[in-house]
Parts: sequence; structure tokens; C-alpha cells
Amino acid sequence: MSFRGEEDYIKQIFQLQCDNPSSAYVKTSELIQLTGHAAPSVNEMIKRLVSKGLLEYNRYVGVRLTSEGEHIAANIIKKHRLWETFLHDYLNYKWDEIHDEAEALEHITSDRLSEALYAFMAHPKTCPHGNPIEVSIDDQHDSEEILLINASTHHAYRIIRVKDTPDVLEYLDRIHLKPGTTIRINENDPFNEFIEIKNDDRTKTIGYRLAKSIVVKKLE
Amino acid sequence: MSFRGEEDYIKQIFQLQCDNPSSAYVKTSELIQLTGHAAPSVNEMIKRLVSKGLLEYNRYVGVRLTSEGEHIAANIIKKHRLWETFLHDYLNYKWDEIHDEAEALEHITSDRLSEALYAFMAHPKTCPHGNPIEVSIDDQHDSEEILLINASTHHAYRIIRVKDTPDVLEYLDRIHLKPGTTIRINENDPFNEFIEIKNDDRTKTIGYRLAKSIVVKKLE
DNA sequence: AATTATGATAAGGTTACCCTAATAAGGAGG
DNA sequence: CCTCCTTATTAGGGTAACCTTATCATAATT
Repeated sequence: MSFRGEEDYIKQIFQLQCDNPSSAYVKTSELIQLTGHAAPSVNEMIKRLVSKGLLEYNRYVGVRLTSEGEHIAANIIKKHRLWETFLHDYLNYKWDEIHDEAEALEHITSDRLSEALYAFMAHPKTCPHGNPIEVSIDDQHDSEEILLINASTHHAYRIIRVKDTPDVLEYLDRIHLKPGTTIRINENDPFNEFIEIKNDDRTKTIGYRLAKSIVVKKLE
Repeated sequence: MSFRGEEDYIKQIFQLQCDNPSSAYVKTSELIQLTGHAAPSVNEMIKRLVSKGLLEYNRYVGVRLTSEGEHIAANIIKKHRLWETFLHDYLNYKWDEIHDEAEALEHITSDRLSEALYAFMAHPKTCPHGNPIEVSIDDQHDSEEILLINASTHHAYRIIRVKDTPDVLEYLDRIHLKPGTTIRINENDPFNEFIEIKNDDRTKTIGYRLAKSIVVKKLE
């Protein structure tokens, strides 16, 4: 039996692995940071997951999902994004309101229900944040797709997807940026860690922290 | 905060109260029976619910929901039936497959989501089993609606609703009885506790245990 | 090599829910 | 009155997740 807490850890580990495909291991400290749980709690959970064969663990190095763990993670994320899509496209939730609700739904969604929902919505490709419904850890995404921090000055880009954490979304919603939006880079200042962009004839400044949560693709 | 276990108890107490509106109290033994939990577990939960002000308890007499408890129960049951309706009408679940899935969904459904789902489905009146979406404990239902065990011989009735427990539903599905179906009573034998009915030109025998789970209304 | 920073873990506690086994409290009948 | 049965409750445990505090072990840096 997989429990809610377990699934949350697995999901977070998966996402950390995706964010940083270069380094194979996720550090315990990252998990402590991301989950908001105390060190011994994280430690305890790591052991539980190792004992269930979902995680590999090297002291002082970090953790990595086994293939079984990855499979579980991808499945939960799929359910999460299906619900997000449903809430947004069918129940008229705003895109920054769907995350928490989906967070609860994903854990009690059977595979049967997941598939039924998927079919009902005619197999959408992505969630409202632009993230793919079907996930794989070694999905090499379109090499044209880069993080906004790597975008070059005086070029136009389209926003492909954004990370679905409530704070990021709420902010993006306020400044009217979402997948599909076209932007122009006025300036990318790595020293001061901000990017100035233009869309809808308005100029907006985006800090690097946020710019790391946005994936874009160069136009033409 | 209401937890899943608590909510399950509240719901079951509510349903027992509805089944037997004459006797105001639900006996602990009935709860033990219905929940399948051990006596001390039930006892402990009763105390928890009393301390939260959701339950009244008289030793050796039984329990009764407070108005707050009733409110919570009705809310959960509403969510349950909304999900049942959604699964059945939109996701093509068969009517005997929806209960368990709804059982899990109801507990993590926010009021916001409940209302959104309700609106999406255009405010259905009943769930696929014929039970009302909006519930109240002192709903005196239509006085014309009676339990099948009280039906009289040689009259025609329409099935209004059935109790949504998996065993009952599976059986009813096999013999093709559901809300809306018209039946004729060939014989009602209280001594042997069975009823013989006719529908679709077929004769079927129904024991009293099942007949107690079926509500019907006399035709013409 | 010594110090500092970071990571790991032991010890002990909490809450929500569940259990078994044993005991106590009420009521019915001989 | 005392036994028997139902009902209630106590005592003692377990597990999944969390916590704090304190003490290790190792890595990194000076």
C-alpha cells in the first residue's frame, strides 16, 4: 500500500531529479527544504522508501528513485495534471487555483479513474501550465526549449510551460504571463539576475528565481 | 479539521438515523456491525466525536448527531452522490462500480469543488441510485414512497431509489432493477419473508433483506 | 591538521486510527 | 440473590507521519 506521505516524497524527489538531470542524486537537504519537514522526518521516510524498494540511498550523497519509484512518481504526476486540466477546463477554476485541489485528488485517484478522466477530456497533451500529462524522467524535451534565464536579448520567445507552484502561478497570473504568451527579451542581466521582457506593449522585470520556473522557445 | 475516519463514522451514524427515524438513538452495537471495527475503536471514536461537539452520547442507549454533526454528514453524503453521478453520467462507470470510488473522493472534496461539480452537472436532483443529492435528516420524503417490503399484492410500483451498498447494487444490476423500473407485485409473503415481482415479463423473487433496501411508489 | 559546516541519526513525544484481551456495569431470568 | 448475557470500558499495543533536541559522522575549508 502506498500512503499519501510516501507519494508526496516520491513526487518531490522525481521533480528534483527532473529539474537537475545532470546530477543523478537528490540531496537530503533539498528534500528538507522542499518538503518543509524536519531532518529526522525526511531521514525516516527515506529509509521507509528504501525498504520498499522505491529509492536508492547513498549516505552523504543523496537519493535516487528506482525504476519502480519513477513509475509511481510519473503516475501520480499524471493524475495531478489530469485533475488540474479538469478543474481548469471543465469546472472553470482559474489556473492558479487548481494546484492545491489537484494535490489532494491525485492520491486517492485509482488508475481506472485516471484513465476514465483522461478519455473524458479526449487525452489532453498538457496541463494548463503547459506541463505534459504523460511524464518520463529521461524525457529529453525539445532541445529548442530553454529556461527563460538562458534567453538572449532582442529575441522573441513563446512561453511553453511554467512550474506549478502556487506562489509562481499567482504571480504569473497577476502579470498576465502563461503558456502560449509571446514575449520579447529587452535585456538579460546575469549580474543583477533579472530579465526585462516586453509583452502586450508592457515592460516587465523578472528576477532569476522566477525566470528559472519558466520554459520558453525561440520564435521563427 | 475533520479527518477521514471521523467523517466515515458521522456518515454511517447519519444513515442509521435515517433508516430508523423512529428510534432517535443509534446503538453502539449497530455501529460496530456497520463499520466492521472493534468495540473499543468505536467507543474511542464516539468519545472523540462527542468532545468535538458532533455527537451526543448516552451510555447503554446510543448516540445521536448534534445539528453540527448532521450538517457535516449531509455535506459528505452530498459530495459522495455528486461524485457517483459524475462517474456514472460522465465517465461511463457502471452504477455498481461508483460507490467505492466516490467513497474515497468525498473526503478530500472541498466545498468549492463540490459546488463547481454540482454546477457543471447542472444541479442533478438525485444520484444514479435515486437518492437525493441534497439530504436532510428530517426530510419527510413523499409519503407515497414506501419500502418494497410494504408493497401490496397485485399492484404496480415504480422503483424510486435503492440503498447504495456494493452487494445490493451488484445484485440489482444482475436482475436488471434500478430506479425508474416498473414492477408488479405477484405475491408478498411476510411469513417466508419474500416478495415475488414481475418486470420485463420475467418473474423474480426478492428476499426481505433486499426488499428493505428498495423504495417504491405505487403507480396510477 | 584543525576547524567549521553539513548531514545522519538516536531518543522520546504527538495525533489519528486501528487492534486484542480482560474487566466492569446493567438487565433478565431462575 | 445470583448467574448469564449484552454492552461499555480499561489497559496495553501497533503503525504512519510528523515533531524537537541532542549527538554523532563526514566533508569542506582554512
